[in-house]
Amino acid sequence: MARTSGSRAEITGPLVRGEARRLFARQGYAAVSMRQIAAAVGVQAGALYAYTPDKQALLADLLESHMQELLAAWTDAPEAPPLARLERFVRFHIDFSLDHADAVFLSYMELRNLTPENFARIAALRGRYEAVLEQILRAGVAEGQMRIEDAKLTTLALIAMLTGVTNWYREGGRLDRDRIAQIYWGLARGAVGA
Amino acid sequence: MARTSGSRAEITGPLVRGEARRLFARQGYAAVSMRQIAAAVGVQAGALYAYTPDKQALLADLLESHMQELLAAWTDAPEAPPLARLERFVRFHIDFSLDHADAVFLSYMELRNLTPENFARIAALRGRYEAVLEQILRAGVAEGQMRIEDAKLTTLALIAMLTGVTNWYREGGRLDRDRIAQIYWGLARGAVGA
DNA sequence: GTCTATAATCGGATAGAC
DNA sequence: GTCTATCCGATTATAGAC
Repeated sequence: MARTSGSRAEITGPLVRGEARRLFARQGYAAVSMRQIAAAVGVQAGALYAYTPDKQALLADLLESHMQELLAAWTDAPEAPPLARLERFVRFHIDFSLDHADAVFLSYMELRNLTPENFARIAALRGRYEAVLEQILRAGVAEGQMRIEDAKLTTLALIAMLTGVTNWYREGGRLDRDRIAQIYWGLARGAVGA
Repeated sequence: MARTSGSRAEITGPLVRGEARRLFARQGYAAVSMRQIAAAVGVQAGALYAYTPDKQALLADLLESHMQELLAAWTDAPEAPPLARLERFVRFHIDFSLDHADAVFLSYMELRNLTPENFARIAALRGRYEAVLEQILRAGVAEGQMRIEDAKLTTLALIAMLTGVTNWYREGGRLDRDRIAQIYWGLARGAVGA
């Protein structure tokens, strides 16, 4: 941890982002000081400014790269039956959310701390992700496998429901991930009338 | 707004709580200064300390009284059929959440900024509210009106889904409240296998 | 109950040496 | 790339007058 001097950009860069993500998620963006991040990384506060122009850009980078990673990680199978696609989406969303719990939490909590420009960019990425699910639901209705009153609302409702696992899931709890995903898939299937 | 002096405790007290709730919800607890709250109320910063021992107690009071109000507002009808009780709960939760959007947002976002003692008290209140829904679900299963794999998980999933409306609902939007509640009731009914 | 003034600390960000 | 030192403004909370 403690260290005197020397250049190690390759490891410090990712470390800064990782510690910032962890601290922002646990205490909130505004409550975390640059000095605190620096201490967690093992450098002095001034050194952080070699990696980010300011604190705001650090937050925006974390949120944007999270959304980009989320979109990149999802691979659809448009030819598959809509119900199978929905099941894959449910499992994917739960797994990804639990694997990136800090970033997910940040993405919900700290949007309000972004400048309008940064907010708009990240909200657009979120919209693209929501469109993924909405498209699946519309295909399910079109093919008669789902009964849905409003595809847009159902999209938002399902994503909120699935993301909610990050609020209570703990490693080694009563239910393992597969079982949780199975239960949530049952809820989602019922909600879309299948 | 601007004012020089004089005692007006009866109106200042609620005003402090109201402005603090609004500002905390919009910018986050840590990002809001006591000076900012004071300015919104129309007093100087020092005057706030006649109403709260410190900033932390102000937050804890807001969250606790919100949970107390939520619990007090719900009136069950234990003799009614479980499905009817669930529908009432869905509508109640959406209405109450939209009527107290700032407090709901706060209750989700700022738990991490509470001291452990304050956190424990408020988490217990939340648990009592969750138990309300869980009991309805168990009654529904017992009476054969619902098919549920795990009542506890389904409780958390439904509450997360319903509370999610606060993230996107805007007065005067595409759908009015009744229509939204109707759609969510359809989703919830399907999720519990009814 | 509210004001003004202030104590004591901490915040983000920068400059210049190495 | 990192450190030390520092600028300067903002922060919470308190003291004492009214």
